Amino acid sequence: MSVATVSRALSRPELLREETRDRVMSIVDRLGYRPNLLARGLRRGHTRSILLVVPNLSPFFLEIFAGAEEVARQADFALLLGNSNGDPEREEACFDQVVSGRADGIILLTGLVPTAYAPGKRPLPPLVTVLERLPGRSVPVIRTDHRVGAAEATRHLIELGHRQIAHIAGSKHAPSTAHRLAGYRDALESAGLALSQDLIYPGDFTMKSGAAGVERLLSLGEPPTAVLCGNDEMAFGAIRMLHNLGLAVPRDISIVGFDDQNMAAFYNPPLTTVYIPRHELGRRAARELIEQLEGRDVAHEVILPTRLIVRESTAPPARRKPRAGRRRSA
Amino acid sequence: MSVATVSRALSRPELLREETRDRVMSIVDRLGYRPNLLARGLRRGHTRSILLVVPNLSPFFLEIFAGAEEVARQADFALLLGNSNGDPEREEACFDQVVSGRADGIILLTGLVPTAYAPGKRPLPPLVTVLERLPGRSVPVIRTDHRVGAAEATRHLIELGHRQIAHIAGSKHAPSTAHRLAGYRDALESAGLALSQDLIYPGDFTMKSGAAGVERLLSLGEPPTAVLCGNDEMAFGAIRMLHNLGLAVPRDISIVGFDDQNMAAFYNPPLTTVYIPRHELGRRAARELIEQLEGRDVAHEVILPTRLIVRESTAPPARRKPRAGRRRSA
DNA sequence: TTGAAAGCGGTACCAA
DNA sequence: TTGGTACCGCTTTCAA
Repeated sequence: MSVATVSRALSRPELLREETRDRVMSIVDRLGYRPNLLARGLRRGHTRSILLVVPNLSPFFLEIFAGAEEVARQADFALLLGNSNGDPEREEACFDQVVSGRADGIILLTGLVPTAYAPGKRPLPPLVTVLERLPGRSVPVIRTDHRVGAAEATRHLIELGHRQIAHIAGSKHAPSTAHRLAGYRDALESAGLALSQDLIYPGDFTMKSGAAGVERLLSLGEPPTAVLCGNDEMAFGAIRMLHNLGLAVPRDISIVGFDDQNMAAFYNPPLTTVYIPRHELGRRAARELIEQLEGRDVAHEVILPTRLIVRESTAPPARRKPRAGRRRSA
Repeated sequence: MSVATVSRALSRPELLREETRDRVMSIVDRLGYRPNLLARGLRRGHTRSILLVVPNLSPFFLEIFAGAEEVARQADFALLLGNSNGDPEREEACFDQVVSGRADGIILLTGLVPTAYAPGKRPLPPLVTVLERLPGRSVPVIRTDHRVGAAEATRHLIELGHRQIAHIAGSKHAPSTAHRLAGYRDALESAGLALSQDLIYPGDFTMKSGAAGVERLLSLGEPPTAVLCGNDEMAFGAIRMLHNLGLAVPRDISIVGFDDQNMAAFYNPPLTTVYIPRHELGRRAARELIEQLEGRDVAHEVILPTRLIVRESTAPPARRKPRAGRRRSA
C-alpha cells in the first residue's frame, strides 16, 4: 500500500474504497499513527491554526480567548496564545509567527500593530482586531461601545443623586481608556454637571492604582461621592482602600466597575459594573477570521452591546460628606 | 549565493565570513524574510516549542503559564497553551500535538495522562508534571506540599483558639484535594481535636460552591467558628455568603483560603491564605523540561515550599456562637 | 480506485 | 568558506 493511499484515508476518505479505507484506519489505530502536522502544513501552505495575541494574561483577555477557542475548535482550527506583555518586540514576534507559517492569521487584542508592519512596509497578515479599531487601517474589528457603556454607568450614578462623580481611568496605552473617559464626560455634560480635571485620576488597570486613586480623590477639598472605575480590578482596589480608611461602600461612597469579571458578583460588596460580552467577542472574532481565511467576505465592524449590571456597590449619596475616619489598625 | 549560505547566515552565522553574513542579513532585513518554521521543524526533527496543558483557564494556572513562558523565552523555546477543559478527549489531542510534531514536550497541569497513553500503550512524550505526581509513572514533578500547607493553615486557626474548624474541600478530580484534606486532618489530630465528617463539605473550587458550603456548615447543630477552604475562590464565595447572611468575617467566623491569588490581598477583608509559588512552579517546570529535551538528566521531584499568609480574615473565635442574623435585604 | 513521483522550504552533509 | 543536493513527511497531480 502506498503512502498516497494512507494520506487519502486520513485526509479525503471519500476517495477510497471502503475496504481499503478500513484497512488503513485499523492499522492507524493500532499503531497510534498521527500525521506530522509540520509536513502537512508545509505542503498545504497553511496550518489551520490561528494566533490570539494578548497584552497580558489577565482573566479579562483569557475569557475572550476561551470564546475564540470554542469557535476555532468547532471549525477544526487550533488556537494559539501569544502574550506580547506590552513589549513591541514580542508583539512583532507574534506577527512573524504568521509569516513563518506557524499560524494562518491573528486575532489581535492589543490594539496596536508592530511598527515593522506599518502601512507601506510589510503587508499585514490575515487579521481581526478585538475591542480596538486600528487607526487608518481597514481591518475588521469586533468591539463594544465603551463610550456608551461608560455613559450609562455614569448616568446610573447621576440618577442615584450623585453630583460629585470621579473617574479612575485605565492605562493610557489602551484606546478604550479614552472612550470610557469620553462616555463619562458625555453623561456629566448631558446632566449639566461641571467637568473637573481634579476628579479624573490616571490609573493603570491594577488594583493598586484603584486604591491609590481613591485615596487621592478623597483628599480633594470637595471629594466625590461616587467613582466610576475604568475596570473592575481598580474598583476592587478602590473599595478595599475605602474600607481600610474606615469608609463603607456604598454607604459613604459609591463605586462602579467596568468589565463584569467573574469576581464582581462575589466581591464584598458585589460590584455594580458594566458587562462586556467577552466570550461572545472572542467567538465573533474567531468566526470572522476563519471566514476571512476561507476567502469569504467579512463584516468590517461588529459592535456588541454592553450592559449595566447594578449590584450593591452603588446607592444614593450619604447626607454628610465622606471623610476618611480612623484608619483601620491593620 | 546559494540557499545553503542563507540558511547558515540565519542558523549558524559563525560558519560564514563576516562579509557574506552581513550581505545576507541586510537583504533579509530589507525583505523582511522569515524562515518557514514548519520546514525547519520538519527537517530538524524538533520545533523548539513546548506545550503547557491546563484543565481550565483560571488565573491560578495562567500564572504558572507565565512563569514557564519566562524561562521558555530565555531558552528560545515557544510556549504553547493547551486547554483540555477537563475533557479527556481534548487532553489526548494535546498529547497528540507532540506526536504530530507541533511541540517537543509537555508541561502537564491536569494531573492525569490520557488513557491512550496508559503504560504499555503509546510511549509518553517528553513530560514534566506540575502539582501532581503521576501515579505509577516516573515522570518528573514540580510540586508543593499541599498537606503541609493545609496543616499549617489549620494550626493557625487552632492557635487562634478555634475548636470547631470546618473544611470546604476542592474538586474530587484534583489530587491536591485529598492532600489538603489530609493536612487539615493532621493538624486536628495533633491538637487532639475530634474529626467530624459533618465539618467537611465537598466543594468544587468555584465561588459558588464556597458559598453553598458555608451556608450548609452554618446549619449544623454545632456550627464551625472557622473554615479552611480548598482554594481562594471558595473562600471568597464563603465570605460573600456570610456577609449576605449578616455575619462578619473574621468577627463571627474565620476563613482561610488556599493559593494566594492576586485578589486575596485586595478582597474585603483581605484573605488569610496559603501562598503557592505559582510563578516559580512554572519556571522550574519549563527548566526541567528543556533540560530533558536537551538530553540532560533532570530531578525526579522538586518540592517548593508553601507559606501561610496571615491577613485579616482570621481572628480568635467570638464568644457567642455564630448564628445567621437578619439576611441582608439585597 | 490506487500508485508513482514531484515538491513544499528549509537543513546539513559532502565536495570543492 | 561556500555551493550542490538529498531529504524531512506529507499532499496532490498524473498515469495506470
